Order: sequence, then C-alpha cells, then structure tokens
Amino acid sequence: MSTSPEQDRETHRRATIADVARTAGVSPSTASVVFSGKAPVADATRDRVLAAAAELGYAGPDPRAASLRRGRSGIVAVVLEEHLRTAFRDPVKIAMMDGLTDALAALGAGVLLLRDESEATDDAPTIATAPVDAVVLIGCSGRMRTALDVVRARALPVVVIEGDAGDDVPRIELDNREAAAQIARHLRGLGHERVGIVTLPLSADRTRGDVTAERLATLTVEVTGERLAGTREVFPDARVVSAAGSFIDEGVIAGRTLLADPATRPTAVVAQSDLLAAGVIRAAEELGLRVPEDLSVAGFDGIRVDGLAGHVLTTAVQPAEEKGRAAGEAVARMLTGERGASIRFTCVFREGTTTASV
Amino acid sequence: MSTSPEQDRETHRRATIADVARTAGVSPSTASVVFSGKAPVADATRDRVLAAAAELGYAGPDPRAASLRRGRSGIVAVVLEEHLRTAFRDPVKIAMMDGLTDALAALGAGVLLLRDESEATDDAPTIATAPVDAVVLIGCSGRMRTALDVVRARALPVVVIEGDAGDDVPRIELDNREAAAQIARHLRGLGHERVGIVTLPLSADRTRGDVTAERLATLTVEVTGERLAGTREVFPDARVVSAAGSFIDEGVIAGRTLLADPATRPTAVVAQSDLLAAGVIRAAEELGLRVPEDLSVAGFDGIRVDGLAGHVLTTAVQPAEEKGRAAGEAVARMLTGERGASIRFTCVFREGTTTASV
DNA sequence: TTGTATGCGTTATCAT
DNA sequence: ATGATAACGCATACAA
Repeated sequence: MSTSPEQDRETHRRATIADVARTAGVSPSTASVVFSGKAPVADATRDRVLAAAAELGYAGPDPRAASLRRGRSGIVAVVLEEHLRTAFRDPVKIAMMDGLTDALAALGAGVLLLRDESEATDDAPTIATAPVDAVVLIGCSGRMRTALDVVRARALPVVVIEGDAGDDVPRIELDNREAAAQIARHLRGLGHERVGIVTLPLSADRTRGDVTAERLATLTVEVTGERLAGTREVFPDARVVSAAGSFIDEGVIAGRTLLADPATRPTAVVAQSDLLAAGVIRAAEELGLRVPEDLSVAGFDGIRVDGLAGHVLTTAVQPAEEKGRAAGEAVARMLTGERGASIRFTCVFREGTTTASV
Repeated sequence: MSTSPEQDRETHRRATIADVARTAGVSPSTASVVFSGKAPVADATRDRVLAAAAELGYAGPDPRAASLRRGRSGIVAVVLEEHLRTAFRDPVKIAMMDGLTDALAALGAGVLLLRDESEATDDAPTIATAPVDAVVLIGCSGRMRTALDVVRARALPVVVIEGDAGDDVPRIELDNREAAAQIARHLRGLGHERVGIVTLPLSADRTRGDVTAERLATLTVEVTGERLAGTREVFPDARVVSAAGSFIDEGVIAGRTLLADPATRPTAVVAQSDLLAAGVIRAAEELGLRVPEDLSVAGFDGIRVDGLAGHVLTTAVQPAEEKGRAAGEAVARMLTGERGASIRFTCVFREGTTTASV
C-alpha cells in the first residue's frame, strides 16, 4: 500500500473515500460519516479527514456509489408529453414546475426532465434507464403508455398532474368543470346569451376550428373536455372553436373566427386559457371592438399574461404552483412508504375588467 | 425475526439480474448482455432470460448499479441562476434548452434541472450530490461560484452558455456587440439620431430606470454590456434605461420612461431583447405613436413574440437553439475525452416592419 | 466516538 | 456464445 500522494496525483484514478480515510489514519466509516454528517465526529478527527481530502483532491463521496448504497438517487423524473419548447411556453406548466422543484428541493431531490419518447432513438434516456426515485407525469393524456408501463414495472412511486393514468395512480386534480361553469354563470348573470367558446386542443392532433359533434367525439384531452362541459352546463348551444395550443396567437386566430361575422357575433367569449383570452381580446381590438363594452372575454388559469397590461382578465385562478408543490409532496410521502393519495384543487373565480353586462 | 414495517410490505426483495440468471440457468454476465445488447446472444438463451425476467417481475438493470459500474449516469446537469419561472419565461432560454435536450438525447443523456442554490438548505440537491456526468451553466454571471467550484473539484466536464466562467471553461458565445452595432447602423442609415436604449438588467439586483455613469460601473451581466457597447459605437450619447428583466411588461415600463417627454422623445428605440421591444411598441401605441411612422423600434433575439402579430420586429436573429445544441455537442465531446472548445455564434440582422426612416 | 465487515446490483474483463 | 471473477465506491449494522 505504498501509494504515495504523488502517485495518486499522477495516475488518473481518482481518490476514494478509502484513500482519504487511510491518509487521515481513520477508518472508512469514520470518513464517510464526516461527509454525511450522520453521526457525531470528534473535531480533531474531522479536521484530519478534511485535510486528507483536500490533500488528495477528494471532492466528496461519489454520488453514483452513494446512490447504489442508499438505494436512492435523489432524482425525480418529470415526464412531459411534449417537446420542451411547447411545454414551457405554457405559463401554467412553468408555475407547476416551479412548485414541484421547490417541493422536491426541500426533499433533497432534483428534477430530471424527460419526454415520453416515441421509442425513436434507442439511446435516448428514458425512465427505464434513468436512476430516478419517483416519477411525475405531466399532462398525461392516456398516450403515455410507455412511461406508465415502465413506471409500473419498476414499481416507482408516481403522481400524475393534469391527466389520467388510471385509478391506481394518484393525481393532482382541478375542479375544471365547476370553475368553468362558474365563469359561465357570471356571464349569464351579466345578461350574455350568445357566447363563443375557445377551447384548448381536443386531442393530440391539435386541429383548429369549429368543433362539430364528430370532432367532439375525438376529444381525448381531459382538461379540455371538463372545462367545455362546465361552460356548456350554462350555454349548451354555444359555438365552439378549438385552438391548436394555449398561445396568444392561437387566441387571435380563434377570436377572428368567432368574431368574423357581425351578424352572428357573440357578446361574450369564454376561452379555456388566459393566453387564448388575451388573443381573443387582441382579435377583438383588431376589429375595432372594445373590451368589455362590445365584447366580454373570460379566460382560465389566472396567470399573469405578459403584455396584457391594462386589462385584468376575468378568469378562474388556479393554484398552479400549489399543484406542482402538492405533486412534490405526494412524491415525498410515497418515498417514505405512505400510499399516495389524489388531491383536488379548487379554482378561485376572479372578476376582472374584461367582462361587463350586455 | 423482528417484523419491521418494511419486511411486512416487501414479501420478497426485488429480483436482481443474478436471480434472473439463476432462474434462466445462465450466468449473470449472459443475462446482463441480454439486457445491454453489448454482445451477441443465442436466441434461445435470450428467450430463456427474458422469460425468467418476466416470471420474476424483473424490469431491467437497476440504473443506480449500472451507473456505478459504468462510471456514467447518463445525466447532465443544467444549472440556472434563476428561479425556473424566471428562466423559462425567456423564450431564448427555452429554445436553448430545446437544442440542448435534443443534443443530449442523441447522446443518451437526460437533463437534470438545478438552480445555483444559495446553500440555504443542506439537503438540497446540488451538483455536489447529484450523479451527473457533466454540467452546463446557463447565464452564468460570475455569481455561480459555488457551482463552478464544485464542478472544478469533481473534474466534471463543463460548458457555459451566455456567461463567463473563466478562461479555462469552454463557452458558447454570441457576437452580441457586432450584432448590436449592426442594428444601430441600420437605424443611423435611416436617419435616426435621437435614439433610446432599453437594456436588460445590468446586474443581479435588476434595478429599473435611467442608467447613469455610476450605475454603469455596477454592470456585471456580460450580455447587457456587450450589446450596449455595440449600440454605443454608433450612438454614444443615447439615453439608456434598464429593465428588470426580458419581459413585455418591462418593455412597456421602459418605453414609457423613454417616451414620456415629447420634447426629448427619441425617434428610435433599441431594445436588448425582442420582448422588451414588444413592450416598447405597446408603450408607444398607448401614447398614440405609430410604429414605425412615429417611432422605430428594434429588438434583439429573433424569437417569435407571442402576441405581436401584425409587426415583424427589426432585430438580430440569434441561433438560440443552435447554441443549446452546440453546448450539448461540446459536452458530448468532452465526455469522450476531447478538450472542450469555445464556440462563437453569429447573429443575422433581420429588417422588419418596425423601423423606418425618420 | 471509532473501526470492521459486508453487500448494494451491475458490468468489464478474460477465459473457455 | 457463454461463464467465472473482480471490481465500481460507498454507507450501514454492529462491535468495540
């Protein structure tokens, strides 16, 4: 064992905690404890160990080895069903991610971003090959079979936000239908009768335009369906136009469609997201309509829309960050062995300046 | 035998590849190869192994153990210096992340999202404790000392995007100064002489408002400084106002400041980001100014601004996604032992409809 | 408070 | 094409 410091520095083999312990003249377990802090260590001993570590250029325990030993990697996978650029253009998702990362950070875990791969590349990282302790599925619209299968097979704790993965998977839910109905009732209370609806995508294909009965049959996105059902409780015959995503520009397109014909023009538009609502407002302004005098517009989400200064959107404020946080906490609980439970959040109606009586 | 809760729940410990091998009547190495595909295996043998795996509910090699053995976790850390909600409201960063995740996916690696923690919590996941193979620092403005120190100590490959981490760290750069100067020359070519500048934050404190000489001395964000220098090559005496971030609403605020006084009102405003430019346009419209007839506005980035329909921003289009991709590829190279090299990208000037002659 | 001994579950040799 | 063996680097139960 004549490994001089010189050799250690020259050879490419990195120092291990055993080397440090040897150099410090203590046992490996003592050295381990110095770094993990999981047991008291005499100051003098600690100093010797730390000095040895510094001397050897030892930067602390190898996380890979520690993971194996502990059976935990400290990493939670977040599976998105979309491309990043799509997912992260949605302020609601970002807020959720924020809450989630916060909650997980408190837990000592990091977030591994994953996409529900289409098996295209064999070498892409998947839940199957990633050292994760748990999985959070976001916007899981039934298409995430691969992800779910793997998760099941590996018996990983899993939580679903904004989606349905079967009854045995705990989910973070929202009272989408009730909140949508509340908005609709607000509008009816203001005297509106001819109302237009702008929906989020109905299904993965994200078709734009009028929603016929046939198209409605293809609806697979639960959020869209629930919010639509809520609005229709009040306005069953409203004209429905779907957007290709939750973006202002999509709202503009849908808004133009709804507002094009002055004869059939609605007096109020309910959009399924604030961004869509912002777009509808812009479309209205393009046409010279004033909001809310000529057209009432309501959204959904309660996010701060960058660039909508001047208006306060009437909307259902959802606790997006809380949802993420709840997911993180659910994961934390499951990690300690408890059973995961679904949680249902409630939106808060906010009357803004974009709706008024007819 | 004491009946601990854990034993009660776990009837059997999870099957390992050794169990599978035994059940299948092959050696562990053969079983391993069946799953890794790293060597030819007779069909019959493979089938036996797979059958055994299915029988035992074995879902494939434990990634933690595989990481240790291979010395690779397949995870690359991306360190942001901001809160997610802040970082991901910037379309440029999202595009970068997209390119990065793409490049890393091709490499078989996933992205672990990390924030440059303020050491607040001891159990927060840091680069020090996360099993990562490499690190990408985004928007590293000198504040990331902790991250860098750890990275150095652990000898992890590292790349910096939009920031400076010292000469020994490869970086992905942009010709910010030249591109800004080009925009400025474009405006001067159009006859503009009184020009206003809206900058990104000067430093971490994100103060808004007029930039005095003193405040300029506090500038630490390199991107801001470079772009400002470029503009000032052409308009050394321009009034400069800083924004608190790259958001439309911030642009509105800065725009109001610059445009408030009709007597000193500039004929053109150069914003250091497209979002800021969009805000300036909105501020101008608020004041009844037409763009570009009454005011020319130029941005920077070349992103698609959601909600700016109708205008095409004059801007410097930067290859954001390419930057991310390049970072991913640089990491890939370093992972194979090559030395990382800095890469400099070039912006492309785009003349839009928001600038016109005086 | 410190040391001893064991395995966590794999996979890379190398031999057969 | 398959098998035996030896690490990979660490953290813990338990003993001292």
